Amino acid sequence: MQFRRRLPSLTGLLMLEAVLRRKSFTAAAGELGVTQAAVSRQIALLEDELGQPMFLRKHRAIEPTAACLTLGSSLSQSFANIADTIEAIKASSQAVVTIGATVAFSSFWLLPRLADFRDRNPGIQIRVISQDAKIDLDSGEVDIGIRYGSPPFSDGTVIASRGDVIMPVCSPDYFRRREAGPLSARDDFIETDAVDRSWLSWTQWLAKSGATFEARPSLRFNHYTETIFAARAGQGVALGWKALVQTFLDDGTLVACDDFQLMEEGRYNVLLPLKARRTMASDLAAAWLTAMLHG
Amino acid sequence: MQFRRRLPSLTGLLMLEAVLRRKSFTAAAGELGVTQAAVSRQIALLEDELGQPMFLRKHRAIEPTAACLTLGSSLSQSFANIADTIEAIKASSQAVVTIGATVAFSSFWLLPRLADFRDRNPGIQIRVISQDAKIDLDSGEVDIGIRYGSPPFSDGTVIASRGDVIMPVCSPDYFRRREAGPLSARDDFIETDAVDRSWLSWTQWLAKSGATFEARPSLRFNHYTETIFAARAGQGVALGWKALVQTFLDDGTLVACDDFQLMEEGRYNVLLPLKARRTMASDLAAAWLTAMLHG
DNA sequence: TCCTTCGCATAAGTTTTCGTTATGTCAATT
DNA sequence: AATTGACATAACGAAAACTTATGCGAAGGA
Repeated sequence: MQFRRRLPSLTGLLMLEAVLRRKSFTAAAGELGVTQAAVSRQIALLEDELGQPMFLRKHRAIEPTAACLTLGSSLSQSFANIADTIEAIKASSQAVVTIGATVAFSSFWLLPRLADFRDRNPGIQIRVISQDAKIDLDSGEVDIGIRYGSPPFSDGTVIASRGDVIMPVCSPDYFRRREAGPLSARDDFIETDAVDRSWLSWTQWLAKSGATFEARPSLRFNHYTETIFAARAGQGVALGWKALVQTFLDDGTLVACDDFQLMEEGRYNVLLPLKARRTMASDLAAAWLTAMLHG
Repeated sequence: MQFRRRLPSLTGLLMLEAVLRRKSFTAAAGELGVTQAAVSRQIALLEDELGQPMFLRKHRAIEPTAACLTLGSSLSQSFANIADTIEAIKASSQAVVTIGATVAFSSFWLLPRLADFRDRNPGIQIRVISQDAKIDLDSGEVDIGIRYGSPPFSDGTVIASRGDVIMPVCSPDYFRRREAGPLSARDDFIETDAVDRSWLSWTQWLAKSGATFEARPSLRFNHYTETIFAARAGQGVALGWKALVQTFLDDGTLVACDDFQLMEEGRYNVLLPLKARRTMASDLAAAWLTAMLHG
């Protein structure tokens, strides 16, 4: 490393590359928008630093030495590499990446983490499409989709995926009020009835957990977000999907009120549309989602 | 291409790379041998050009954005690539490459072409070891060997190879003096008697060419070089190995005095010792030899 | 709480690098 | 012999880079 010590004037190298390409100091000067004298001087300086000529001066022409040709190919490769990256970054500075996810996932997982993404990726705008109906990846409307289910999917490539577990949650307040011990018929159950996704029902949960009583949900909501808000407000026990309620467990507005955790077979999947146009912005967003989901 | 338009300040990029590596403006400044203010300024300028911050300013620390990390990896790769090439070139500027070849090949083929190599590769010194005894590639004394024979060889890798043809040659002066038509017993034959290599004898040649007379060489030499000098001096007809006498055919000091050309099965081979240490200088020399031999 | 310290930011001024203008050289061409 | 085209060189001027000096804000210690 320590490139400054190991590298001669980068301006000189830039000029050498142009000279090599145009096979003439004068032509290169034109391309670079400087005078022929400037090029001549930079090349001379470079030859000085390298301890050997880079071009043989023929009559009205120059001929690059073999070492110069080697250097030239290294330079054009490297500069092209850098220039491409720079361009991608510049483009990303006004890029918008659209992510599609369900309302619950957006609200409970994605949006709370977006601040982190914006910090790490200033310049990239994120647009979130939250809808519970299955997102159409083929329409080109979203760059990245997040879908709950079991991969694979026919309309996109899964680039990241994680499973989830379900556990009963309630507010700390409610937890103190209820009688200690396992769930019982005396608890207030909050149920989610949604058409779009198989949110586990309390009946299913209790059966799998080996409970012997029947649940009589006292509150029912069409949307999982409302279920969770009700639980946080101390209105009873809800089925908490761990990935979704983790932020509330962390900040203490929800607590687990039973030790049993049921593993669900579905997974949260990050999907790229099959014919997605890849940009640096979408790559960065996809990489970030992957890291966050796995982390 | 047109890199100047596509690239921001290269100094800035160089600094960004150092900052990423040292994770601090101050540390990078130290490494670069400039003040912290200089680094701060260059990074700010760069962020301006790119239209987005590259680092988040945390308390007593900085955090690179995702785009910055991408750029950084591109930069360190590219700069390392360039720096390596530069170093190789600097090293080659006082490099000596030793080429081993027979006396005849050195004298008639290699040395006349060396000027071209030196033109194209100023800074690289060529040392030629001319000896008719088989050159020992294992000793490490030569970097590149040129050997006549049929590949493969056990002590080196053949990187280039060409066959040769044999034809009778004489000076233009002698050609005018002799009677026109095919070779005859009246011609003065110049013969090479060497222990080291099977230079074709006139007897063999005449047999293969279908001649009905016997050759009585009037001059005999131990070295092919002398044979050719004698022929150029008009002292008779010699067997010309085309690759070796080509320069004399070109400059007119020798002419073919028979249409028949005999293809020999041996070849001139450019050999790299099996355990050669490769340097840019030896690579360039090998590439040049290959090109010259094939061209 | 207040002070110190550590890193980065900013402004003004200086140095270095880069580039320009003007002119020169050289050899092929006319 | 004069012209032309391509690179070289020198002196000067402009732009970029760097320095010095100072500011700012937050963490950590007295």
